Amino acid sequence: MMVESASETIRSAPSGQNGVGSLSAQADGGGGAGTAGTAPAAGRDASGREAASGADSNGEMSPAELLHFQQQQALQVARQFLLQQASSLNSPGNNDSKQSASAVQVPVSVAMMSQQMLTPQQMQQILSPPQLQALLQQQQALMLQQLQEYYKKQQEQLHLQLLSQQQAGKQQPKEALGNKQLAFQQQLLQMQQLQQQHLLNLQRQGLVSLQPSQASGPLQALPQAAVCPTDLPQLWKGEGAPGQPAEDGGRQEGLDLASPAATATSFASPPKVSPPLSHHPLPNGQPTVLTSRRDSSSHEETPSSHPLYGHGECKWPGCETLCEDLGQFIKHLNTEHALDDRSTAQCRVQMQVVQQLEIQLAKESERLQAMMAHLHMRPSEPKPFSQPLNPVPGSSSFSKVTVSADPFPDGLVHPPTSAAAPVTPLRPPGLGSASLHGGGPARRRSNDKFCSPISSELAQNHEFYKNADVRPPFTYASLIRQAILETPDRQLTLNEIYNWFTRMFAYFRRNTATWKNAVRHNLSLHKCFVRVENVKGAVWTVDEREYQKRRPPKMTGSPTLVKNMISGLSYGALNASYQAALAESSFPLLSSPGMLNPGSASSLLPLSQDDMGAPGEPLPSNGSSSPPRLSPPQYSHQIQVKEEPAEAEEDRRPGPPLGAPNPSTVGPPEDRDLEEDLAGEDMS
DNA sequence: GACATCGTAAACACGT
DNA sequence: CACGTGTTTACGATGT
Repeated sequence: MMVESASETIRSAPSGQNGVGSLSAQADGGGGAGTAGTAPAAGRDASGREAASGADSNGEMSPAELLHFQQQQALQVARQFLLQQASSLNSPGNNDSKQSASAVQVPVSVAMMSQQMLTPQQMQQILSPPQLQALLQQQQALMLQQLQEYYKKQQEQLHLQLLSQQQAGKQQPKEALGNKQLAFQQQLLQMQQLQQQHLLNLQRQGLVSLQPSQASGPLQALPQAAVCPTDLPQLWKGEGAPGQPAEDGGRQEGLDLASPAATATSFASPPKVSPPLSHHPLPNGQPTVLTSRRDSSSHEETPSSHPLYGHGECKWPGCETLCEDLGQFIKHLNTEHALDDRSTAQCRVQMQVVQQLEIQLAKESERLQAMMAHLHMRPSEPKPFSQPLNPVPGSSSFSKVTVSADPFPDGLVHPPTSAAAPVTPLRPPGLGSASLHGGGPARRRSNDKFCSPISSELAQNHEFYKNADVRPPFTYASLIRQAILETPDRQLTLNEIYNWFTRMFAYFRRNTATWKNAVRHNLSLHKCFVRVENVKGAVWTVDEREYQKRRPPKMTGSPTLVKNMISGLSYGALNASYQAALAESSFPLLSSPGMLNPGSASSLLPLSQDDMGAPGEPLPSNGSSSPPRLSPPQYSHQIQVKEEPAEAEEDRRPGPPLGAPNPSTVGPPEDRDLEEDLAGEDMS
């Protein structure tokens, strides 16, 4: 019977994770939403392109509209890019196939957000500065490219129409023809002004300017660049040609650089995207281009230099004309590389090059992420994590060997999804990347010491732990305590504790044998866990004083620990709640690391305080609700009535337990020692 | 290197 | 007998 019920509950644990289930389902749903989100985005994009082509064919879209559209489209692309980034980051090594955009799981938040309109600020929050940079540049590049394509088509079309009309115009009334030609020419002019403005804008943002050396330098360094370096010259030469046909007056006018273009205002939007970049000191973003562009050679230092001029020669792609000085170069630039079709075409090619490089960069970044994930997170073997690997009982020594060999012998294998997830998208809670899986199983304790933040940390990241197959950085003891304290009654049966573990941590959903054993072991071993016989069985409670007692020793000397803790928390978890907790909590450790010698600590802690400190966490401390009976603070103690041994006595010294089974009440204040002694004696 | 803490494995007892 | 629950011991890893 018991057995059945027990196993039932355990089995229901997974299903009992229904509660969790809903959450993990959320996550899954998130993934689904992510993929689903991709589709719509693509759809929009596609439709956008259709619209574009429609505009092309009709030639009826005004430049302003076009711009707006282009920006929208760029945003879509950005969104897609975001999704890809997220998904690729999410999926560790598995997806070499770059098609990560497909069905990988996307963090819920990202997926959800990306489904709606993302403001630059939002994107900024989601993406790291480098990513933002790349994204923005890609966006700009795309806009420019599309603009230019559009311009080109328009021009060609206009020329065609012009030609045909000139021929046909012989028979037509001169006025009509003149009007139409005028209209065409005006349109053309307008377009070219737009184009010019756009180019200037981009140049101002440093996007265009970086082109020159890109073609020759960095590109070759990239092995798999889609554009083969050797192709570039041909590209340049070849691209120059198409521009040539347009040689008539219309273009001449368009080339006029002098036109200050009142249209400038319409371009206000693109630049506004850039501001966010400025305050990112990160070396990665802009630099990906800028730094690579300049080999820190001559022109870096001289502010008077020109990005297209270096080493005494023109860096315009495919040019390499030697120029004595900057002035000569400027002259050369204005004459040879004026804003004409050829230059535009070359610019376009450069855009493509940049795009390719960016894609390449993205791929390489992805690879890097995967590598880091692999190295940091321990081997992410493609094992199906569904199967709990059961430690074969019987080969104890053997298993131990394996343990030492493999940092995480147990279930740590990650499903392709979760492994990388922690790396970036979802903040692996209190752990810096380094400390993440520091090493074997035991390492978590480092975090544990600061222990109580566990609650806030958990509160902050419980979503993460729920879904990510990451071992929580807390000791079993602290976890158990947390589980117990989270309940209104502050008591749990063993089974409920199990359930809590599985509910709260994906990691504990498998490999049950080991951690359950560990839980039992901890419950029995630590004095801070008190077993209370209940009508319906036995429940476990926490003796906060005991719990507090055992910590001090460790923490004492290591400010680094505190620092780590804080930094770790600050990562994602440091928030108001934590700070508040820190502030109000009587937690001696946190508030003043100095006063921790066990003796004083324990003595200093009257129950009330103790209680406060214990729940260094928000929830229970507010005792307002929970305490049905007795003085709020006391639970743990009173309940702890537990068994006969001397243990009981000391804790309740502050407040006598209930009338219940309290045997040897009288415990000298320092029983603590006695207890331990007793424990030792008992053992022997 | 000693010590403390922690995690893991395992043996054992007991109750259902 | 099987299983869950508890207790205890042992060992290895890690940090101080």
